[in-house]
Amino acid sequence: MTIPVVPNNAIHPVPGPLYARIRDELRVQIVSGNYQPHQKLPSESELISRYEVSRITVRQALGELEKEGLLFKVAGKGMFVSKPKPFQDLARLQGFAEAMSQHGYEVYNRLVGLNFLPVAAELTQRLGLAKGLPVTELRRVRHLNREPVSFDISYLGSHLGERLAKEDLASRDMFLILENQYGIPLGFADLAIDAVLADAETAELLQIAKDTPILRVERLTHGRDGAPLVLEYLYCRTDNFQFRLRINR
Amino acid sequence: MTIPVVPNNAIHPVPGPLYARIRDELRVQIVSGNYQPHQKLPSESELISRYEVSRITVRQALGELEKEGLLFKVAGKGMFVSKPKPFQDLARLQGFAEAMSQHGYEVYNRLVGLNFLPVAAELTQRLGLAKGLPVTELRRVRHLNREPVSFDISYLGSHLGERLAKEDLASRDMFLILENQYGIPLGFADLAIDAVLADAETAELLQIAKDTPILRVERLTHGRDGAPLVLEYLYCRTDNFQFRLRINR
DNA sequence: TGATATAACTCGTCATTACAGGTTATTACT
DNA sequence: AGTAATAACCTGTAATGACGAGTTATATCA
Repeated sequence: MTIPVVPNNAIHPVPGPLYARIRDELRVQIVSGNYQPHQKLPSESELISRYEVSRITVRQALGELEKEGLLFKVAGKGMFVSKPKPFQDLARLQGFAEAMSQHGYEVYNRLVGLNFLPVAAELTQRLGLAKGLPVTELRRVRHLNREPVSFDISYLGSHLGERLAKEDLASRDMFLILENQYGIPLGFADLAIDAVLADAETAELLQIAKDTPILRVERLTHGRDGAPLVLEYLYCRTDNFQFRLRINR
Repeated sequence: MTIPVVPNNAIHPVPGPLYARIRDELRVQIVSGNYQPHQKLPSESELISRYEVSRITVRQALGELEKEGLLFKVAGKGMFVSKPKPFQDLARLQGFAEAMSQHGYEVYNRLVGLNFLPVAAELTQRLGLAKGLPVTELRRVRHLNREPVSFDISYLGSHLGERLAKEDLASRDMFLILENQYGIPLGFADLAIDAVLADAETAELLQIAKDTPILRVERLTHGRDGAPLVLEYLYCRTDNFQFRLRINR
């Protein structure tokens, strides 16, 4: 365009750049299942005429979706939905909701249990609490695109647990609440990972068969001062979800 | 270029696309420390005249380096070398033997298979090899204190595989051989973790019951230049071995 | 009908041009 | 000298045009 003063989308006051709008619209179509895995996506030229933009613009949108892992291209054939397992980067200390919503997935958590344990010797010790202090137990089932992916049991000192119990844990990330709302900076987490069979309760919550192999992650998250904050056991399906991490030498 | 028949690099018969050459040259400069962290990199226009290419080409090279995390850009200011890794922590990239012998455990590996695969389309692609190049498959059972803990299937380009096949893999760590003997510095590894049931073969090798839940770790190890070196699938017992790591915010 | 050549598509790569918006150094004015 | 305008950078976004190589459907010929 040499004298385009008014872009095509002038009528719709779209906030960001064009390629971002195309990227976001396509991502919604993909993660919502509007395009099925391995289904062929509209070709570049079709998107060009559909959105009335240049090829460079659709390619930028497509490129970002490709590096997000939502689609793959085959030269000469076309582009296809790659429904790779959604994954969480274990090397980043971030909560599930925080990680997934960055990738445009729909996340919600169902609270299936909330208990105050007056006496829990081993837990108080691991959480670095004075002996005899109460511990709060949080049981949540986490959903991605309406499918359950993990059953999390979290333990924290009741001074935090009672406050958290009042929060909207269904859609908000616990770590973000701790950090931004309560002003507790996070430091590091120690993880231990193994594989177990789903027991009857877990299997039902995750909607899988009993004795399906699942990941068990023990995660002890510490504040920046090094004090333990939350001890969690995450029981994760591995058919629709993956943990990934990158480590450096 | 309207009538460019002969591209600028006609004298040097560079194999791949222009942007790949620029990307690779810049990456070497960065990882070799030629540019220090937070140091300003040459601007786009400078790279344009240095390599005599168009802006779109240098931006493609730069974009890939940015998504690799080697540099970051600031609109209006320039590009800078990023300080390496938010995940420099206890999760180090080390081989099994290297890690365990540091802790005083007795380690040995049993080679249970060694195959040269002339055709393995997906593997060559993941390993970044030219199509049609052969791949070596290494199957080992790793023991800790005379007990099997993991069954590892490793794939590497046969240029490395044929050399390694002659080495003493029973007691020496593969990554140490690569690094110290072959002079191939290691960079990082990408891991993906899930849980599966032991099949008959794996169960026998690991001396566990069939259908015991085990960890499956996919590990793609890269050299310091970012090129993939080894793709491995580690099937780990979780009753006598645990995957532990510490991550920082 | 069957094999083959061609046309029509696909994505990959690259050059050129243009403008917007941020940052910084220079210049000019008070 | 101090401040404000400006010029000279920087990256971000976008349009247009071109050619290549791979794939697929079509049309043509034997």
